[in-house]
Amino acid sequence: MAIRTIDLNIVTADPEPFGCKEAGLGGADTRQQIVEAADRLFYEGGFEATAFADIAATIGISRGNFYYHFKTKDEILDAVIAQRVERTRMLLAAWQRAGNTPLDHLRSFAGMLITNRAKIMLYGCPVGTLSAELAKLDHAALDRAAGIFSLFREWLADRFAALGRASDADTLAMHLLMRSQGIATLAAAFRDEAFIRREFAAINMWIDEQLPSAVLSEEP
Amino acid sequence: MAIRTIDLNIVTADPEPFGCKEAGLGGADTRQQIVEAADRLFYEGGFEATAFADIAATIGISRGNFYYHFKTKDEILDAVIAQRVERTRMLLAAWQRAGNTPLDHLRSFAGMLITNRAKIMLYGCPVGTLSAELAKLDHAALDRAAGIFSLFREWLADRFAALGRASDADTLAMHLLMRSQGIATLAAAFRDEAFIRREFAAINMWIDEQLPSAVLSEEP
DNA sequence: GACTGATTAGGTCAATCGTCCTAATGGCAA
DNA sequence: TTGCCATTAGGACGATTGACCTAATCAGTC
Repeated sequence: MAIRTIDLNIVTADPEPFGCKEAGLGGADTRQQIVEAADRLFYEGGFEATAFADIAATIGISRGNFYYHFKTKDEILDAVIAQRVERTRMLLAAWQRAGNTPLDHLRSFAGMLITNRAKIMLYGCPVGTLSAELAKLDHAALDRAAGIFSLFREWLADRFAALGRASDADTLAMHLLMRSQGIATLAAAFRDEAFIRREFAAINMWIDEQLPSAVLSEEP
Repeated sequence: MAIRTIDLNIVTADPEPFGCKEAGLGGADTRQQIVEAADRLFYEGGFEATAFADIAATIGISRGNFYYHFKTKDEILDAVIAQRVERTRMLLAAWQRAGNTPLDHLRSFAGMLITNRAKIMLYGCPVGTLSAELAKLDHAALDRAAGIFSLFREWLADRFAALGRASDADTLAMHLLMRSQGIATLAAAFRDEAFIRREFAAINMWIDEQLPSAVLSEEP
């Protein structure tokens, strides 16, 4: 999986969405800086393990300033998830524009494993690890975090449907998501890049096998 | 994956390994109680999120008592991992005794997904989620936690080798581990039992396909 | 019954957590 | 300049953390 931050910055809209004073660091900008830093720190260090002080030190503001922009830590988490949702939407849209066929699109998804392999080996998948942590904390935001999975799930299912596999599109989508999650987890545990590349190749082979024309033994 | 605690208690040796006073609650027993409670709480709530007070409250001892048995929290973590390692060894040995063929053994591994599905949907896989957390914390115990993965990895590779797939045994073992991890992660995120059962069936199909006799297009 | 060593309870410690308050800052409008 | 409003810095708060110390308790031995 691995929605990336850096990569997605390219996809993301201009850094000044709506009017903001002029000489940087207006309120909206600081808020965005907080979300940006929290996004990265939540990914690299975990949600609970990341303290306000860590975020403040990263962007160089005082701890007390947080309360003006966010009342609680959960509000920051919500903002981070909302940003990831938005960037995931844009990433999926970009993949869909860039590729000509559903097959291309599926390969773009798998390509994340290679593109983000360095971060994956260190921190796993941002979506998977956040969901896992929130599940253990019994946190109400788990549903929202899992919603990012759903974006991929539904988009992948659409791609499989466009490929002529409408009847089991969701099953195939979940299978692909499952593989990306398993790869990310083991890659992080073993810090094994060769494993990522090997399973990346296996995923692409599996995708090819899902082409209706390649399915020989399906309906007798 | 999911090394279970309750299930493994059956496999585990007697609760009084070496001589201990007589009327319960001698020192060694308290230590074991701490490890037992920590194992469960680390799994259900995460390592960092679990406080000494939580463990103490679970087994009904005072907080100050910890220092006699463990100097630091990391020592408790080490003891928990060591216990999981030992129980994993015994679980693998039990599987090997129970099954007649390597195929049976591989199916025992996959069966964990069904046996532990309830806990997996709530907390994911104990090994995978602990490794993910320790990776983010940059904790030195990550290697030891990943060592539990290695136990499964090497045992599975042996099974594949016994099945006549010696040349790619480790690759197959990692693929099987990868699937179990992906299934656990998504099952926890979506709380979806049907997904577990579907992918469990797919894993068993995949295992069958790895039988050399079933491989038709391998060496031309 | 006194002694001994293992075990435990209770409390203290500084550090850190998220939260919250208040005064200072700075740009803009009148 | 004056005042206004958004923004920020800095600190204080109560709670909780892991770590640590000490006195009480216990069983078994002499």
